[in-house]
Amino acid sequence: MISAAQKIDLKKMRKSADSACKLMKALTHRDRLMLLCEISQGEKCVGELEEILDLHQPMLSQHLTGLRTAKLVKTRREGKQIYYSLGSDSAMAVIEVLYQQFCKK
Amino acid sequence: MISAAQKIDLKKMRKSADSACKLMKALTHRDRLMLLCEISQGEKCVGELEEILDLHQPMLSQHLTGLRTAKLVKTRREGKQIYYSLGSDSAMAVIEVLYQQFCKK
DNA sequence: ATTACATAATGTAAATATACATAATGAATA
DNA sequence: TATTCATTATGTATATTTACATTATGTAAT
Repeated sequence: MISAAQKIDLKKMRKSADSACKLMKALTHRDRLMLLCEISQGEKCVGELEEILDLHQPMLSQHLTGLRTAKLVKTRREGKQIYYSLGSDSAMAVIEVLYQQFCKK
Repeated sequence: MISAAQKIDLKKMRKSADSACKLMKALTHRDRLMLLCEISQGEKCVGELEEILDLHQPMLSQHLTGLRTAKLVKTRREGKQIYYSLGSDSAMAVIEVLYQQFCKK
């Protein structure tokens, strides 16, 4: 059964639809989604992410660049490493819903 | 400030990541997102959606086919019209979060 | 036959994934 | 300062996928 829909102001939604779609787009790739999940649990440097996600560095870097551009992640340099952490409440909120919907049923 | 992350079981997330990505993908298009928002407020037939969203019929039909395949919408025929309504709790949950995040700040 | 909707076929443009090479930055040391 | 190494970023090329428009055909209901 489908849950009762909340009242949505469609005019407002039309204005925000493009922004919302951009966030959705950032999450359409398995690796990016997992990347955000990983750093939602604590900041990690590129090398760690490379290992955890089993990605080649250029591919990972490209995903990270996309996430930086979309302002979904924050970075902090510490010596040689650059540490990534979550930089967006919206992204966190969506991830939590996905977790709720897909992992707790 | 980023909200405190809930504890996410990354193993579970890895298993569900592809399903979650599919849902994200369905929402990456402005027209599809708005389409789901529209019918979340009550079922509508194709003609109504065509007018509301200002889409050519084949394009709209293509989007609807995608949403049907992804089981995000339900259909009901009444005479000549086919009425669409929301068919997925997960989609509704994500839309509500997007509304919360992008329209209520 | 007409209306409402779906499906199929075709072409084009844009986005994405992937692999690979090269460049830039920072840290440590001489 | 200059050198060297590790880390990260950028650029190029290609294959694949995706989006979209257009036109045509199919189907179900009236």
